[in-house]
Amino acid sequence: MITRGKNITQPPMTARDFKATLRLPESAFSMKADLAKREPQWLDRWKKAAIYRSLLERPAKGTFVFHDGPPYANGNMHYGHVLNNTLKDFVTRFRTILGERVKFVPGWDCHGLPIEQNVEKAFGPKLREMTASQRRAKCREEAEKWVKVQSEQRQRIGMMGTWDDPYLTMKPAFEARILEALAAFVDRGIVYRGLKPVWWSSAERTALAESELEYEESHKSPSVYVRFKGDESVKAALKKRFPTMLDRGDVYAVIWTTTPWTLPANRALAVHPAMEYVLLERSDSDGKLEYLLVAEPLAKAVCEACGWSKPELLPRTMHGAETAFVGNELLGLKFAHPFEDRESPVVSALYVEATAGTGIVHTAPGHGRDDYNTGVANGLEVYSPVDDAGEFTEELGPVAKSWGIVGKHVFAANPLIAEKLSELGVLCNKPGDFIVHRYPISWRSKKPLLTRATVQWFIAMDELMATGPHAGKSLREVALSEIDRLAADGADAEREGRESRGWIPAAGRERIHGMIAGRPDWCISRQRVWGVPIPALHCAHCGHANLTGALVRHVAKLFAQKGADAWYDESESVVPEGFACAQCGKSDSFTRDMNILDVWFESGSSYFAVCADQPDLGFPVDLYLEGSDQHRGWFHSSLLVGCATHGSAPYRTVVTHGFVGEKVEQRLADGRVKTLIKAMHKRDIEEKRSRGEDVSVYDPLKMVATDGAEILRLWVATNDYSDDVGLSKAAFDQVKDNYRAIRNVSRFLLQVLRGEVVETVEALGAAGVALGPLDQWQYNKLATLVARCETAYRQYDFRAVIAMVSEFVSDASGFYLDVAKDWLYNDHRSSDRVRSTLAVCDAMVRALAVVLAPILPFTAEDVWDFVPKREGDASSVHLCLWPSLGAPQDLHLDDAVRAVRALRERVNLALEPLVQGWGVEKKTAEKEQRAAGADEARWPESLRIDHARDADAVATVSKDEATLLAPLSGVVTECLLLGGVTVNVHDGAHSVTIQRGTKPQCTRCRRRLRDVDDSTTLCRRCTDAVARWDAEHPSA
RNA sequence: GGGCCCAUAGCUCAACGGGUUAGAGCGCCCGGCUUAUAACCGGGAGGUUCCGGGUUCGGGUCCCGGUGGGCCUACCA
Repeated sequence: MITRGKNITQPPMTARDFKATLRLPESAFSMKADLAKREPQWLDRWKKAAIYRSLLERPAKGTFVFHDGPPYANGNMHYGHVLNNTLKDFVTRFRTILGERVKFVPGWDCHGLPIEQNVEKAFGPKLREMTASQRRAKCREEAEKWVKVQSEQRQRIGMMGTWDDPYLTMKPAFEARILEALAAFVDRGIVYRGLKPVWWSSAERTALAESELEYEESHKSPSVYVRFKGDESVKAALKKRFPTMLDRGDVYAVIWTTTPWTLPANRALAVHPAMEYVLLERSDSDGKLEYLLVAEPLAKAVCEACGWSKPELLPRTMHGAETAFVGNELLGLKFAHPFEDRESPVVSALYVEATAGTGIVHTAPGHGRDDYNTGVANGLEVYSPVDDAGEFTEELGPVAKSWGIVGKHVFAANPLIAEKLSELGVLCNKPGDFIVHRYPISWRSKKPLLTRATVQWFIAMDELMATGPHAGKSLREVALSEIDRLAADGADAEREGRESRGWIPAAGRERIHGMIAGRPDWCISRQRVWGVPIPALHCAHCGHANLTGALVRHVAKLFAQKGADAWYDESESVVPEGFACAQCGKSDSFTRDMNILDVWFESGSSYFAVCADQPDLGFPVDLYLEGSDQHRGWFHSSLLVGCATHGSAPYRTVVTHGFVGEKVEQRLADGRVKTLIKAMHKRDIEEKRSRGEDVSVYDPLKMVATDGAEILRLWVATNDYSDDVGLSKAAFDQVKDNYRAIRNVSRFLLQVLRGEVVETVEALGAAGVALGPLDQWQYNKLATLVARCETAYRQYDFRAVIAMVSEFVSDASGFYLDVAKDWLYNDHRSSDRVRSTLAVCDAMVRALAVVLAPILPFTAEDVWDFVPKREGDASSVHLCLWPSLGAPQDLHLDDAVRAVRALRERVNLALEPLVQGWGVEKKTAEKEQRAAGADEARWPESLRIDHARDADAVATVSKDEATLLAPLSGVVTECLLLGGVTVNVHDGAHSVTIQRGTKPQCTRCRRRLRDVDDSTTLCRRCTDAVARWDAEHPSA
C-alpha cells in the first residue's frame, strides 16, 4: 500500500491495528432524512398508535384551550395556510409536551358566497330551476369536497388534532349554536332592520358582494353640472357680507354628477369644511347677474365645462368684506332642489375633494355609501325610489313623476332627466356631455351596477343593551373595554417575562381597537341561500318582521335536529306554537325571511359552538392564532359575539402573523440591490389556482412532496412571523442547511451512545461518580437551553427556540464534543470520564428531541427511535414531557471554560500560519499575490504543521487567567486539541509559541505524548485501555 | 384617501428601559483532518443599521419628514 501525503504517520508493519479497540461513533440513524418518503410513514404510525387520543386521556397538568380559526373550505392549501397551520401546531404540541391537555378541534368555514359562486359556475342557468334546498345540497357537496382535501393536506404537514371529528359551520349542531348566539343579540335588543345602500345588479335583481364586482375601464357616463338656487337662508347669511350685491342677482350652488338619475333622491349638498369656496359673478343671456358658488381650486375647470366664457371671480374684497368662504361657513345653508319642492341643506363631508367636480357634492343617501354615511350623520332621509329591476317607483316626487319616468330603468331615464334639467334652466352644461371612467359592472351579466338602499338586518353598535351582563352599555363600549383588558393583561405578562398573553404582537391592540371604534353598525343579512337563515317571520297582515329571542331559539332547536335546510323545507314547524305577530297580534299567516346571516357571524360564533360548555375545552379560550387580516375578520366578529353572549372577549390571547410573499429584488437609484417582499394577493392566488396554474414556483404541496413538511415547518420557525414572511430559493436552501446541522449533531450524539443504555447524570451521582468539569459545564448549558426554550415557546417565539438550538448545537459540535472525542474514542468504556460524558450526551440528545418535537415532530421522532431506551421511556417522543434537568447551576465553570477557549483561540490563531503556510494577518496585497500564483510558502517547510495534534504550544498566561483555568487544569491539552501544552504563568502580555511536536505519537489515540511505549507504540492510557479490551474480548 | 405595521451582513435573525469596536447561525473564500466522512475542525472576508432632519455628552434604538413594502379599509361624486 502506497500512501501519499505529507504527514500521515504510517504505523510500522508489525504494529497491531488498534481500530477495533476504539469506541468509534456508530448508529443506524441515517444522515439522510428522506423526509418526503418517511413522513407519511410516521403519520401512519402515530395514527395506528393513537398517540393523540392517548394524550387526551392521560392525566394532565391542566387544560389549554386552543381554538382553530376555520379556513374557508375552498381550494387547495397555500403558503398562508402552511404558515398559520404550522404555527398552530407548534403551540398545540408544545403545550401537550408541557403536560397540559390540548384538544385541538380543527374546523372549516363552509357557508358563504365563494362556494355558492363555484356552484353557480359549475351549474350555470340550471341552478335557477333548482329549489333553495337543492342548491344548498350542491353547495354542501362542494364544501365537503374541499374539507376532505384540506383535511388531508393539513394532516400531511403534521398537524395534530381531532381530525375524525372536526367542526364544520354547516353541521346542524353548529347551525343551531349560531342561532343561539343570534338570540343573545336579539335579547339584548340591538338587532334591527334598516336601510343600507348596496351594489345592486338590476339585470340579476340581486345585491352583489364586493367579490362579485368587476370594473369596466372605459365606461361612458353622462356628466351634468346642476345648479341649486339658494333660498332666504343663503341670502340672509350672505347679506351680512355683501349688503348690496345680493339685490342684483341670485346665488346658486353648482354640483356635478355622473348619475343624473339619483337627482330625484338628492337630500343634501356636501362641502369639505376646510375647502375654500368662492362666488363667481356671471351675467346670463338676458344680462341678469347671478352668483355661482364653487370650490376655489375648481372654479376654472367648472367654467370650462359649462362654457362660461366670461365669469368673474368676485374680487378678494368687496365693500370691505372677504369674498372667499371656508366650507365650514356654509354649513346649514339651504338650497332649493333643482326641480322638486324641497330643500337641500349644506352638510360637511371630509371625502369631498378638489380634484374633480365642483367641490360641492350632490348627496343622495339612498344611492351611495358615502352619501349614506353623510345622511346618517346628518339625519337625512335614506330615500331610494328605485325597485329591484332598477326602475323608478311611485315614490318619486311629483315633478319627476310628471316626466313619465316611473317604471323606466334608471340608466334609460338619464338622457331624459338631463333634457328636463336643461329645460328648467338648472343644467349648467349641455345635456349630451359625458365622461369616460372606471365603473363597476356585474361579473355575470356585465351590466353596469347601481347603488340602491335596501332593507337589511343590523346589529347596533351604539344602542344600549337591554339585558345581559353589560345591560345599559353599548356593544361598542363593551368590546373596546375588553380589548383594553386584554392589552393590560398582556402588559402585565410582559413585565413578568414568563408567558405572553393578550395581543401578540402588542400592535394588534391598536388595530382592532381602531376598527371597533370606527366601524358602522354590523349588517348581518345577506341575500343568498348558502348559509344560516335569519329566522324572522313576516306577518302577512301588517308586514311586521318578527324576530324575538324565543322565536330564534325555537328555530335553533329545529336546526339542531334537521339542519338549516328546515327553514326552506318546513314552512309550518318554523312557527312556534301559539306565535302571534308582535305588532298586530294576528297569528295565522307568516312568511319566512329569506336573508341568511353574514358568514362572519357564523365563524364569530365558533367558540360558542365548539368550545364553550364542552369537556376539555371551555370559555374563554386560551388562544386564537391567525393572520393579521383577522383583526377585521374573525377576531373582530368573535369579540362582538363574545361580548353579546358572555359579556367578554372569547379569548385570552390573540397571536397574529403576517403574510407570505414572494421575494423580489429591486435595484435602487444608488445601485444597491434591495430585497423586497411582494405579497401575493389572495384574489390573485384564487384566480390563478382556478385556472389551474401554480401560484408560485414554491408550491407548498410540491415542497412537501419533494423536501418534506419538516423543511416547511423549520422555514416557518426561523422566520419572524409577526412580519411578512419571505419566500425564496435562498431562504429555503438555508433552511435545509439549518436542518442538516441540527440533524447531524443529533446523529453524532446517537453515534456516541452507540445504542447503549447509559447511566443518567443522577445515577452517576448516586454511584459516586462526579461529572467531569467540562461535562458539568455542558450539562449546565443544556439546562439553560431547555429553560430558555420553554420561555421562548411560552412567548410564542419559535424563532428564538431554533436560534438557541442552532447555536447550542453548533457550539457543542465545535467545542465540547470535539474535545470529548479524545476520551470517548480512546478511554476504556468504564472510565469515569467516558461514563460522565455519555451521561451528558444522553441527556443532550433526549432533551433536544423533546425540545424540537413541537417544531420538528418527524425528525424528533426519528431521533427518539434511536435513543437507547430505559424502562419507563415513552414509545413516542410526542408522549414525552418537557425535560427536567434541574435548575442551571453556577459552578464558576463558565469562567474557566471562557478562559480555556480564549487560550484555544490564541493557539489556533498562532497555529494558523503554520498550517496554512502564510501569515494569517495577510491583507489584500497578499491575497492578490496568492491569486497571481506567487509563492505561498512564506514559512519554511520544516515549520509546516498539518494538524494541531502534531504541534506543541508554549503559552504564557497571567496569574488571574491561571486561577480561572484551574478547574480545567486536567483537560487543557484536550481542550486545545494539541499534542502538548506548556502553560507558563507570568504577569504581563500573554503569548503563544507553536512548535512541532517532538514527542512520539501513540498509534492508537494519535496524540504525541511522553509516555508512549516504543515497543507497543501505545501511550499509557491506550495501553491500559487495550489491555482491558483484550481481557473482555478473549476471542479477538 | 384613511388606519395599523415593517425596513440591521448574501440568507434568516440578535442587540433588556438610548451607552465599549453592531452580534449569532447558515452561506461564501482559504486551509486542515480522514477516528462524525454526502460529515467534522481551524482561519478569513462581508454592515451607509432604507434616506434626510431633530433631541442628546452619546441614536440601530427616541421624535419628525421622506422612500419602499405589507395588511385592513374607503372612494372615484
